[in-house]
Amino acid sequence: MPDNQELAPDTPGSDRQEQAQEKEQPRRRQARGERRIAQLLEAAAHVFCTTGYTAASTNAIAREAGVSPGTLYQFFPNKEAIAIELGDRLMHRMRETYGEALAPVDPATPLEEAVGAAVDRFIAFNCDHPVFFALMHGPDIPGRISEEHDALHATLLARVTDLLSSLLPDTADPADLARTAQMCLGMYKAGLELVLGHAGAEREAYVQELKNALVRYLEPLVGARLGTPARAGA
Amino acid sequence: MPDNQELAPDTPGSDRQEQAQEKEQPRRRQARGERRIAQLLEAAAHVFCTTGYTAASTNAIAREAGVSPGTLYQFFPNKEAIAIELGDRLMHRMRETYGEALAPVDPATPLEEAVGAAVDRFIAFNCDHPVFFALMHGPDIPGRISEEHDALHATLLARVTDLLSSLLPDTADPADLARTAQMCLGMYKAGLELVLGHAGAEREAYVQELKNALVRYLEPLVGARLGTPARAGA
DNA sequence: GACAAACGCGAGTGGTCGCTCGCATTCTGG
DNA sequence: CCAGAATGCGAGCGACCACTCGCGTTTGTC
Repeated sequence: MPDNQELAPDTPGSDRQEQAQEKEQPRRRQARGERRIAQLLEAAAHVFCTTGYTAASTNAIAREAGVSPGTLYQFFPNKEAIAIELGDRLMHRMRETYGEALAPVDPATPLEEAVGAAVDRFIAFNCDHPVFFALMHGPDIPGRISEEHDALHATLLARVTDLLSSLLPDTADPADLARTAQMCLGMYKAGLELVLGHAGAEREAYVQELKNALVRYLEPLVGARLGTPARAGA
Repeated sequence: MPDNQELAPDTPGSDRQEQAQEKEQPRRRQARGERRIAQLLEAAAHVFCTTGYTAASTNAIAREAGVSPGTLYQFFPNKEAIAIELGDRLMHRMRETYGEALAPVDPATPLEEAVGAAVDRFIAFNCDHPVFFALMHGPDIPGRISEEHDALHATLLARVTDLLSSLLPDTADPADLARTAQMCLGMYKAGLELVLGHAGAEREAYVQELKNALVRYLEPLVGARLGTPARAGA
């Protein structure tokens, strides 16, 4: 509920001019400007969270940040760019913090442990940054962000697929594996929505329920492997 | 205006319940008007499906229906009313067609059969009426429709809960049961999204995958009961 | 056929929103 | 210290949208 996401300005003291793909010059920023940008992004996160992307007005974001509309457009070319930048920073933060959450593919890890760790990490991230969920689930979001969403989805899908193929190395059909990965992601999404919709002990219970669902779904697929006899109760 | 006179135009082929729920006078409609309403709702369904509710403009709906904006407002007081009426008709249709999909609670039914039947029926409905999904999942939808969404969700939740409690009659905690029902609905929603996103054989495969996930999730909970040994392969 | 009401139209209205522009203020390099 | 850039402001512009209004057309009823 509390969006306590302070967004660090990326690597202060280093300017990047190698953006040759954009014909725009890398606009010199003062420390004040970087602060304003962070302030605006925080405000945008709050507004996006409460009203969604399309319903959020740039004036509202500026008001929330305590600046004028003109100031907002000093730092962002348009409304979409705000969401893009916000999404980029969140993605970057996620990668650097929980990037390897899905990576460990030690085949000796019991299923419950692997699933539990991955779920815990991602749930934690989404609880800390509720905007992420809002940005990635809005069906009203225009082109560019949608691309990012697709990219993220593809990335996660690949990770899950890798993790799954390491857990069940002798699976027959890669198409089946792809569907299983899709289903896992979908189940995670559904569970995340339930988790975010509750708090305290109830939230914990839903986290456990999500883990149960995933483990039970995957359990029969790892039947070839030995071990993993435990079954978590609620 | 004069008070309501005899309000029984023939209205061929359809009952009228709208005069009872509207406290306003029930605007006498001609057959032409009813046709226009159906036409407009069909157009609205198409536009809502492709662009979402908020992004859909009433002018676009009118254009899609081949009428003028003024004509649209001859039959609907505002944009929201269009979605409301559309939602009402869909809900009514769903109830009368698949209302008992979740109802049968014969404890002798094997789990796979119960889950499979329920999933098949609801998947079929959602495939026939994609607007339903669009209307019920838009986070951008204003108050009234959101209430309907909540009502539907609560109804489905109650049905699922009933069905579950009939399948596992000796479950300990009703809170656990509620969470399980929520999780089932969430899994169904996630699976539905995957199903709608594919076609042909791939769609069928996802339907099967959804059934597998639900069955495996619920299987350990019905362990007290005997039978249900089969396991469907993909 | 006459009358009223339902239907149909499409330019127009008020309001919101994304975004701009001119100008004032603060910072920074030389 | 001073030119020039970065920052900051907020009224306002154009576009779009939900919705209206006046008027002409069709339909049901007597």
